[in-house]
Amino acid sequence: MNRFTYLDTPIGPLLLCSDGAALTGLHMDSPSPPPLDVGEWTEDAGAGPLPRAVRQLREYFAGTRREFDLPLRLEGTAFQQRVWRSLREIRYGETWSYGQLAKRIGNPNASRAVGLANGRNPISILVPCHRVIGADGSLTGYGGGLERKRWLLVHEGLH
Amino acid sequence: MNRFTYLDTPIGPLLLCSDGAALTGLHMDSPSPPPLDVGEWTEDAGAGPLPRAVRQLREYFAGTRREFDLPLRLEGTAFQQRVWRSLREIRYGETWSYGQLAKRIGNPNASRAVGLANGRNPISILVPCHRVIGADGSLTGYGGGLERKRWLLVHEGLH
DNA sequence: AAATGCATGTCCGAAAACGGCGAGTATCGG
DNA sequence: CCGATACTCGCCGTTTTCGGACATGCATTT
Repeated sequence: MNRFTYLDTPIGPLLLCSDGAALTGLHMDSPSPPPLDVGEWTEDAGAGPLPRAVRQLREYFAGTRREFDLPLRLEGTAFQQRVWRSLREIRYGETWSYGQLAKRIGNPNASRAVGLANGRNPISILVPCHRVIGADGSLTGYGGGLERKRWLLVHEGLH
Repeated sequence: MNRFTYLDTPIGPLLLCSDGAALTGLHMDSPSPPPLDVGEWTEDAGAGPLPRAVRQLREYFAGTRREFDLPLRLEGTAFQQRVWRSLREIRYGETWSYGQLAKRIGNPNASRAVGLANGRNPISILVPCHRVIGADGSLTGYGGGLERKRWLLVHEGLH
């Protein structure tokens, strides 16, 4: 049922996970086999949405793609869902601050909680959590390391 | 998938629950529909192991059956599993003390914890938690009320 | 300019409370 | 002297509670 594959990119190998119908994860520094509960997962680059995802990601890193068109499945609390949905409204080359995002989802004071939800984003890049930075312009943090965050933003033409 | 039915007995109506293949619950004073998350449960006396369970329970209350032969599915912690498995070794008309049971499962001092696990037994009667009493012979406690515990033990020929 | 305090959602670890007990004393009547 | 009852204290797994830590930002204070 659950399939995964790897993809080499300028920011290192990416691990893509799928439940067969939709993408469920895109991780950077993950342990070799994705979820540690073996037996539930099989490596198979040709299964479900994976081939299309790989193609679109290659185009993104080649600089010929700015938007993704892929089925995603995001599991999380109601609050996290709202945050992640908002993230997908940030366009290529654009950045928001944590506070702006907080305001956008109706909890103006939850900027800090937004940061936390941001860090729990299970599908990096496709859900562009790297496009959220501090109100003063600092990068502040990134699950995959600030280096990668900087690389992605520069790649999208910033700074 | 999940089915349930009711059975009238001398100690009041019993609620039997099944996942389709095995019995998962036998409750006494439960809220009308078994699990409150509606939609997952359907009343159907003819489904899976329920008819056989009803027949065997009728025989038990009629006094013509002393052992059960039914598929059970018990969900709980490792400790609870051990306790419940041991419970099924207590024969009809026999009683153990909480301390004896604790010793039996290898935690001689866990008699009190045994009481707790005992109270969480999801399948009354079939997993005969009523056959465990205090070391001094007192009944001490029962989920369905001490009256029912006394009734069951007397029915099995004790005291 | 730098430091402080507050608001916010979620997870995690520690600590405490809570029982369907039992064994060992103390007390009190017969 | 013997037995029954009451009280205290240790034991143990599970649940609940609580306090902190965070990918922040804004208003106040020093």
